[in-house]
Amino acid sequence: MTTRRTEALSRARIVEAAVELLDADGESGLTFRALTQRLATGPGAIYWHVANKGELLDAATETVIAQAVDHPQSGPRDGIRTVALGLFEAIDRHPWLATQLALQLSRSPWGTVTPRIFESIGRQVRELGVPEAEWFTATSALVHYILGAAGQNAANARSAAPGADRAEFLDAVSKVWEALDPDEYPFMRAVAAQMREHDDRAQFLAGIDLILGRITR
Amino acid sequence: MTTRRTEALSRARIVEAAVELLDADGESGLTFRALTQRLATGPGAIYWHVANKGELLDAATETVIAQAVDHPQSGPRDGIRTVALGLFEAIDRHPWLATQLALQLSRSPWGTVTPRIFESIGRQVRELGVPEAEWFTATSALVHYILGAAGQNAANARSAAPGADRAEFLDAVSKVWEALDPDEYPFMRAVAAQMREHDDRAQFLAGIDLILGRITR
DNA sequence: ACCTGAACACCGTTCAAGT
DNA sequence: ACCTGAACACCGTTCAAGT
Repeated sequence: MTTRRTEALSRARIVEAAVELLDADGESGLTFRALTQRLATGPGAIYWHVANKGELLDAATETVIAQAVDHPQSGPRDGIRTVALGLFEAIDRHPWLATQLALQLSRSPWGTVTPRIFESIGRQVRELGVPEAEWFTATSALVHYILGAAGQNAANARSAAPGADRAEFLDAVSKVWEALDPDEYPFMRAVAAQMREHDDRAQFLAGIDLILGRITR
Repeated sequence: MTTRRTEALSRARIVEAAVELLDADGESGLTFRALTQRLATGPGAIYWHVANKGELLDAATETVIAQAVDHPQSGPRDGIRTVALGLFEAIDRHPWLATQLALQLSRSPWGTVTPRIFESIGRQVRELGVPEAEWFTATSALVHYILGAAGQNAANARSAAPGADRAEFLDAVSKVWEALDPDEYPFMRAVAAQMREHDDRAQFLAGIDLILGRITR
C-alpha cells in the first residue's frame, strides 16, 4: 500500500513510517525496501535524512517511549508505579520495543532512551529515602525488572492465538509448564497453577511492590 | 584460518565452531560463510545437522550456559548467589549471551535455556520460605535483574578501551554521566561519583541481596 | 546417510547523476 | 539542498547432484 507522497520527506515522516512498519510486521518488517515503497521514494532519499538502520531504530524507540517516562508528581511510590505501567503499556502496544530496549541496555555507551528511563526511576528511588549507597543498585533492579517483565508479557500477548481469549491462552501456558519433567522442573510445575488466575498488570505491579518493599524495608 | 577437517562433521562440532566465532567477533561474526570456511565444508552440510541459524544460536547458548545453572546445595541463599555469579561470569566471558538470553526471554514459547534458569532460581526462592503467592514474582525479579545487570556489565567490559585499565574506564563512564544536563539528569549525575569506586561483582551481588531482602528480614 | 557448491531471494548501503 | 535508482557486497537458505 504505497502512500502517495503529499509533503516533502523529512526525518519525522521516515521515523513515523518505520514505527508503522514495526507495529504491523515486527522487527523483520522494517526494511529499506518496505520503507521506500511506503514513502514512494528511493533508499538514497532516506539515507539523506538518517545515517543508517540503527539510528532509525533508535529514533523509532525514542519517539514511542518518550511519553511514558514523563515525570509525574504524585509522590515517589505512585510515581514509580505510573512510569512502570506506562512502559508496560508502551511495550504491550509495540512489542518490538522489548527487544530494542534490551539491546540498548546492553550496549555501551548508552543511547538516549535508556538514561532517560534510569533517570526517571532513579530520581524517585532517591525521593523514597533509600540510602545513597543503594541508589544505583535499587534503580537497576527496578529498571531490569520492568523492562524484562514487560517484554515477557508482550511476548505472551503476541503469541496468543489471535482468535483465542486470554483464559484459553493462560491455560495453554499452564499446561506446557505442567508437562515438564517433574524431576527436572518441580518449581515450574508448582508455579504453573498460578498462571491460570493471572492478571498481567496486577502481577506486574506486584513485582514492583515486592522490589519497593525490599528497598525501603 | 581454515581448520583442516580431521573428523566427520557433527552437530557438536558445528555448535563448537559457532561458539568460537561468536566469542571472537560477536553476533555479527557468526555467518554461514565463516562457518563453512572454518569447518572446510559447504552450507548444505551444515543444514544437514542443523535446521537453521536460530537453532544454531540456541544450541550455542545452551552449551555455554549449561554449567552455570547446575543446582548447588549450600542452602538457598548462597545457592542463588552461586547461580547468579555463574551466569554473571558466563555472560562476562561470552558477551553475546546477554543479547541471546534477552531474546529468548522475550520469546514465547520459551526455549530450553530460559526455563532452566527460572527453575534453578525459583527452586531456591521456594526453599527460602517465600510465601507461595510470591514465588513467581520474586523469581522473575531475580532472573530479570541477573540477566539485565550481567548484560550491562558485559557491555561495559566490551567497550572499555582494550589497553586501558578498569579505573580509567570507570572514570570515563563517570565523566560522561557528569556531563549530562544537570536539569534533566540530576539522578544520573548524583550517581556518577559511585561509578569510580565500583567493583562489578560486589555491586552485582549487592543487587541480589537487595532483592532477597537484607540478611533474614 | 552425508556432503558439495552453485544458485536464489533478500538485505543494508553507496554513489554518480539529476533537480 | 534534496532526491533518484541502479549497482555492490553480503546474507540465510535451497536443492540437484554426487559419494
